[in-house]
Amino acid sequence: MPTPRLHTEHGNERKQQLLDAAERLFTERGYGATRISDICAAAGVAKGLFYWYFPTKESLFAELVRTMRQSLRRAQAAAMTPGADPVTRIRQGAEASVRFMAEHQPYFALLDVERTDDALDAVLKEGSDVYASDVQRLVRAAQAEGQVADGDPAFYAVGVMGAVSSFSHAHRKGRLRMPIDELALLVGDWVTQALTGRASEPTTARSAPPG
Amino acid sequence: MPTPRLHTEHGNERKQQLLDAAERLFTERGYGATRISDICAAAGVAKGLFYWYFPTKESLFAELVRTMRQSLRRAQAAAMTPGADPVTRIRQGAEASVRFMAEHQPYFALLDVERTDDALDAVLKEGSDVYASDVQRLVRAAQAEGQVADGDPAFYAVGVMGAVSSFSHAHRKGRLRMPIDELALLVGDWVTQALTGRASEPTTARSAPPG
Amino acid sequence: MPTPRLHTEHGNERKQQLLDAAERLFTERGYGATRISDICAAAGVAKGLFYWYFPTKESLFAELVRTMRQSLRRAQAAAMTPGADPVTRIRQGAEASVRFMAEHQPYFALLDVERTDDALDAVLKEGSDVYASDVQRLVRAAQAEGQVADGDPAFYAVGVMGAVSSFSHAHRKGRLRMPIDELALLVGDWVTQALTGRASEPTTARSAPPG
Amino acid sequence: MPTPRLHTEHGNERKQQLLDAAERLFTERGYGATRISDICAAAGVAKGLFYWYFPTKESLFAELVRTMRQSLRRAQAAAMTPGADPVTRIRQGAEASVRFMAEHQPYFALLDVERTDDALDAVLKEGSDVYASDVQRLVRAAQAEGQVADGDPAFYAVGVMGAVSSFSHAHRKGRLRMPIDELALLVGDWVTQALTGRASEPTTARSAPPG
DNA sequence: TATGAATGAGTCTTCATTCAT
DNA sequence: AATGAATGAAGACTCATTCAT
Repeated sequence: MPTPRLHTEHGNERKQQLLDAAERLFTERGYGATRISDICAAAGVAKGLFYWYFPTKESLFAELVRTMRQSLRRAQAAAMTPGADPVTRIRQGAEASVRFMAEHQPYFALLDVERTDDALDAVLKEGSDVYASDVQRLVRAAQAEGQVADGDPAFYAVGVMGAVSSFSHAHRKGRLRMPIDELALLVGDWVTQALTGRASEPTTARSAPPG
Repeated sequence: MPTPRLHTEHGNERKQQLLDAAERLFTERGYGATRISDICAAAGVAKGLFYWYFPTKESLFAELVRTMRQSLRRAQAAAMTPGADPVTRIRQGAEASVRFMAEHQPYFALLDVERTDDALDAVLKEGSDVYASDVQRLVRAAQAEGQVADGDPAFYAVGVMGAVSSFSHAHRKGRLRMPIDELALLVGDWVTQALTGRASEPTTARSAPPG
Repeated sequence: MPTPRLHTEHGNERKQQLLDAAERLFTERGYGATRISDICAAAGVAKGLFYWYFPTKESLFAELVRTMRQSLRRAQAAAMTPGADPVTRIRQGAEASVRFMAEHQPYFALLDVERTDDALDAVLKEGSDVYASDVQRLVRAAQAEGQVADGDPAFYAVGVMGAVSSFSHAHRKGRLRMPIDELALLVGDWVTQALTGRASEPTTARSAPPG
Repeated sequence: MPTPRLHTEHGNERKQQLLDAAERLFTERGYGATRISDICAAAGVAKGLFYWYFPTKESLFAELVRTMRQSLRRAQAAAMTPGADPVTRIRQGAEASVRFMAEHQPYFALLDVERTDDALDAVLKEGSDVYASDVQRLVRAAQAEGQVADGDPAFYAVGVMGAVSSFSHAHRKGRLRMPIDELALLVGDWVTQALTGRASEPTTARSAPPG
């Protein structure tokens, strides 16, 4: 009963304040180490108010994840040239993902939650499935054109998504010191080559031509 | 300071019982969700005994991770043919890693711990660095022979390790339904192709020739 | 950090309930033997609420000690006639202390805490120093007037305070069966005589004249 | 059943080792803060052996207290000149007590245990009663001779014992910086004067004659 | 809407004591 | 006598969640 969740202008602002505060704290200290009271303090509201906007801590997390994922998908979609061939589009999506993740590091903090918490894991999985099926569709198209070897498209999807996420993660943790644009191109290369066995033209101009 | 110091054989057995129980529970429910009392109950000992063998929950975790990592490294080392060319060796290591991870799923549970705690994070990082430098060395050798394009070896190392871990993770989570041997080969292909742009001969005989 | 900060009047009442309950229990069973849960039960609140008002058990103790000490000092100050000669004032202070302690037996329970913990010890010492310097000042004045023999004023201060506390303690423990008013006068005599070698006029009328 | 407490030579040595270790640790950290395992470690024996010699931690404490008290009584007895007048003998006993306590500081650590623990308090009280009755007897004799004013002898006994213990305690805690011999004389003065209202000849030669 | 207060199950950890050998 | 291992009852403290106002 405690959460009628009204939607006046002001109400939405308040909710957003909580989301923002949570995003920042999750990024800084992780989900588990962030207390609801911390979030409220950071948002400048009383602890009790939290439950007016969110039924549980987990639900705020889920909302945060969903929001970011939508942005990510938009970024991916915007990067993929409509008519282009499938592999190029996969590459474009991967590059855009890397860039997005570098700019929205919070996204990672979210992904870093303990993956063994079933409920949280479900929230996380929920979205990657969407992207996964995108990639799978493109892989299938590429296979039809002979660009990618036969094999379970799911396998290739995992490879692409895993690469994006591994490289981004390493970059975030400081294990990969290079400009994000360079990283994006290299990841594009890596993915393309892994998929097709051939180097491909990068999506955007390389600062220094490979020549 | 409970003065652990194992004295008898029996003491070591007990310690192992606790480690085993913990490994199982960490795998099933995750590190955070596993209580010390659960571990003791599973091992069939009183709660207080835990502290005879380990000063903290964290220390048991660290010991578990180190042990598994040693096994993983042994598996990798055993798989890499001494005289073989660098890329082949990388591939061999990757395949062995995939196999190892499939057999020792608990390893993942450990890696899935939320990286919030600095101490745990250090334990976790500690080992991946070892493997990373291995791979980097091999990449450098491969670059010297012209098999791998120039570029930061760290980048390639991240790519290899990320692939191993992404594919293994997906397999564990049931998103990749195929025999582990097939998966290992495919990962080998993926990595090789990503590194060199060329398909390579698999390490072990393929069950069904790609024909 | 549970963010105590009392806001409402009601909050202060609750805090006082906890202080009262703790005072009683500390008196009855001692600091070490009193559990936080006991205090909460006695105050009729849930265990968790304790930490809303006090960060630790120790901090409640410190607050209790400081409060009582302020009362004691007030009692002492009120008893000392402003213009009177130093020895008389010391005597007056001692008598007032004895009376205060008899009425506020809890004060003893607090002082009986084992002086092991540095933090607690500091809290305890903190206040006796104030009174000690009071007495020392008066002793110095008395020495200037030739009423008290020369010698380290600190010595006399210890003597006075020790007497007050020893007699009070014995009274509390039932080893001294007499009305508190009589005890106060006797302690006044004892202290005066020890300081000056002469009997003095008591501060207040003696019930039965010594005649 | 676990404590037949045999008494071979060796057995007694072992027991003494434990007592010595405990005495030292109680002095350093207090009773409550000393663990049985600490005592055993300090004595160089296994924890289990403790219970061969003592049924409980408390019983060791009691034994320690009793032993020290016997020494104290011996020191007091030795200091009191057999034929001397009562007040002199009280003074002699007080001086000897102060000296003893300075040399055997552990005694204090024992007295510092939380006085609200009934069992420990009983152990402590047990002995002071003996001394108290000694002093009371002497006070009565002094009253008979007109040296001490009429009044409850118990009151005076408390005064004497309290003085000894307060001054000794202050000295131990560093609040009274003076040679122990000087302190003993001053305490003798203090007590004598408090009892009789007259200064008395000190028991031992004063370094600097009072002039 | 908003707040401060209240709840209580859950967690790690300590330590005197006991036991098997 | 002696040891190392084992026990388990406590106890302090955390924190998501609920409630009265």
